[in-house]
Amino acid sequence: MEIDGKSWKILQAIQADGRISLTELAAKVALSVPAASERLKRLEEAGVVWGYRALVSAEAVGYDVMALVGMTTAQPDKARLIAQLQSMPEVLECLHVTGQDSFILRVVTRNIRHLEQFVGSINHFGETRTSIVMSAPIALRPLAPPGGE
Amino acid sequence: MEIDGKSWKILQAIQADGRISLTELAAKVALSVPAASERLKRLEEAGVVWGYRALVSAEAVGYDVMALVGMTTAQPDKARLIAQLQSMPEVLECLHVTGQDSFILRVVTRNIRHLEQFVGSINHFGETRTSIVMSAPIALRPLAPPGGE
DNA sequence: CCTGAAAGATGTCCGTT
DNA sequence: AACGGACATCTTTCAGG
Repeated sequence: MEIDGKSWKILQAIQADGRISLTELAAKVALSVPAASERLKRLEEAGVVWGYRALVSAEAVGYDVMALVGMTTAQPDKARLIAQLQSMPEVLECLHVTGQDSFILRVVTRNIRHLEQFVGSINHFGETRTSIVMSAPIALRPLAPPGGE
Repeated sequence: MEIDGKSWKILQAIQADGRISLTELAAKVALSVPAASERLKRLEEAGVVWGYRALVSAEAVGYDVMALVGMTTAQPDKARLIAQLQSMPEVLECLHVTGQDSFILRVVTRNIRHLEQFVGSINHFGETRTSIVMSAPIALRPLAPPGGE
C-alpha cells in the first residue's frame, strides 16, 4: 500500500491522539470529513493501523518497577517458555531477537522483591540479564515517514 | 489513587480498544453512560490514563527492520546523546537502565543497510550491542491489575 | 476521489435519587 | 456516587460533481 502525504498526516494525528474525532482529523489534514474517514478506514483495513490503545501508567496502578530481561534459552525450551510467559501478566512484551539473547522481555512488577521472584520463576529456562528501567528519556514515539527512499 | 474493580474494567476495556464509545464502555462495566464517563475522566485527570495512541505497523509503512540497541555511554556524554536521539525519527524509545548498558533504544529502519548507518551515526558515544527483532511472541500487552497485594 | 447535506448515533450537561 | 432525560455534537451514509 502506498501512503501519500495526507495519509501520513492522518497517521501522525491518530498516533498523537487516538481518540481524535473525524471532524478534528479532517481539519488537521485539510480534507472533508468523509474523505478523511475513508482514508482512515482504508488504512485500518490494510493493516497499517492495527489497533488503538489507551496508555495506562504502570506506576499509577501499582507497578513501581519496570525492567528489561534478556534470556539465553536453548531451542527446545523456547515454546514452553513462551507459553509460560503468556500466562504471566507481568510480561508486557516478549521479543525474539538475534544476538546473545534469545528473548528480551519487558516486565513490570510491584517492587524489587516481586521482580526477584519473577526472575526466579523463569530462570530455569536459561540465563537472564535484568536491566531495571530508571527513566524513559524517549517514551513510545509515534512512527514518522521513512523519508529518504 | 485507588482503583476499584469497575475502574479496572474500564482500564482493560480502553486498553483493548482505545476508540471504544462511552456507550459500549458503560455496558461492559454495568454502569450508566455518565457514570462511566466520569470515572474515565477521573482516571485521565489523575494521570492513570496518560494518552491514546493508534498503533501503526512499522512494516506496513516501510520500516522492515526493528532492533534493540544497547549502549554503554560515559556520564558526561549522556545529555548530548539523548538530544541527538530525540532528533532521529528511527528511535521509537530510549530507556535509561541499570546494568551493563546505560541506554537501550528501540529503533526502526528501512533495511539492514539503514540500520548499519544508524548505528554508525551514534557509536562514537560508546559501544553498542544490536539485537534485531525477528518476531514478537508477545506484543504490547495491556496492563492487568497487580493483584496479590 | 472529493464535496455537502441529512439521518442516526454518541457525548455532555442537567436535575434527581 | 449513580441514574435518566434533553440538547449539542459527531459519525455515517447518500447524492452529486
